[in-house]
Amino acid sequence: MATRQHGLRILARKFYDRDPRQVARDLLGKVLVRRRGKNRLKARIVEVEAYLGEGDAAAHAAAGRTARNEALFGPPGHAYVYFIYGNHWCFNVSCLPDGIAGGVLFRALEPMEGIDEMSRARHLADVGNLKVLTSGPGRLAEAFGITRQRDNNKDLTSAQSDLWIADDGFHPPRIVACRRIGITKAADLPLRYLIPGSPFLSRKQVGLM
DNA sequence: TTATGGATTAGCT
DNA sequence: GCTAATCCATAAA
Repeated sequence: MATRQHGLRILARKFYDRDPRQVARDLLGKVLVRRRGKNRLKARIVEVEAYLGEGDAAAHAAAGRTARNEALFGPPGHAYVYFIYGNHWCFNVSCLPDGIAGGVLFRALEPMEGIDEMSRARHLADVGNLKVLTSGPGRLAEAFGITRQRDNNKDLTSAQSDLWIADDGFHPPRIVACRRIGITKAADLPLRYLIPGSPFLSRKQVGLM
């Protein structure tokens, strides 16, 4: 029996217990939900990237298990949050069984609910500017108040959690796979997945497949 | 112990 | 289009 919250079906652990490439694809169109007291933030996933295990030179898991990337090696459906370029948090969900590394990076969302609160979290003067709210990994983490201290290794499959991912019945009309952004190693693999035409993508699609 | 570079963003030219 | 900002994990010494 799937867990439901306000008509949203929370994705169960088995959803994440698969190859990150498959999970990434299937995450497109799903909804990221953050509960903050009586308020709620909701946004649809429009762009993600798959990061594989120790064979993927671009993955944080490439060098093996460390304190930093522990969440990637743990059980599926948990948050992996890391700090980058001295400024930004990036949010991932772990895939594959306990002991095997893999994850999906959230790169862009389409805001649905809690716009005012997201704008405040992003320190934006113009509340109407939805495009810069959650289009980019650092931006969406800031909008959702995601930090390592607060969310790393958090279970995203529980209704008790304040952060989870749900299916609201939406299915993307199309999905495109292309090259990942901002990496130098293993840069040619088509592991970036997006909903083509979405105004909320972090960048235009480069190359394609 | 020191050096290097990164799964980025905002602001300026 | 270009680059500074700014921290931390990892590599090198």
